[in-house]
Amino acid sequence: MTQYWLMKSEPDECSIDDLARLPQQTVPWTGVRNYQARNFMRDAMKVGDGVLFYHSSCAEPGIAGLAEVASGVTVDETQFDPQSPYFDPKASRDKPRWLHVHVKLRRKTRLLSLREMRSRPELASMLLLKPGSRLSITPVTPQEWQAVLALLEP
DNA sequence: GCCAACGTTGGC
DNA sequence: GCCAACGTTGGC
Repeated sequence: MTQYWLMKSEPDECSIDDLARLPQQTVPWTGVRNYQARNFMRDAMKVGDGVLFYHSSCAEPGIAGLAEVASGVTVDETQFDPQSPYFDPKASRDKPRWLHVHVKLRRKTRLLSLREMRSRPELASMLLLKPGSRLSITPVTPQEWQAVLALLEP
C-alpha cells in the first residue's frame, strides 16, 4: 500500500529546481542525522511512496513540489567523509549509522506556503504543523495528501 | 540573530 | 537509567 511522506530540504542545498535539473530528476537524500527520520526511511518507506517536497530554513518555507521514493535505503557515504558537514566520527564502515533513500521529482507545484498550510483546517493534523515539530521526515496520511493535492490544483 | 523545543551526550 | 548540559532545528 502506498504511503505518503513530507521531506524537508533546504533550498540552499537542494531546491525543487535543483532537483529538476539533476540526472533522472533524482537526488540521494543524504544527511539525515536523526534516528526517527532514519527509521522511517529504513522501516516504513517503500519505492513509489508519495513525497511532499518541502522547502525549509528559507524566506518562504512551504511545499514546493511532489516527488516519490525512488529507491530503498543505502548507506549514506557522507558519514565517513571528514570533509562533509554530515561527517559522523562515531560511524564506522563496519557499523554504518546513517542511511538514505533516493527521491525522484514528480512535478514542481506552486508554493503552498507554511503560512497557508497553517490557515487550512484540513491540514491541521499534519505533524509538520505541530508545535515544536522539527523532524525532517514525517508521515502524511492519505487524507492529508489528498487535501494538499486539492490545494495545489490550478 | 533570537530563542523555544527537542534530541543527544555523558557523568554518575 | 537518570538528568543536566549542550547542540541543533527552523520559523520568525
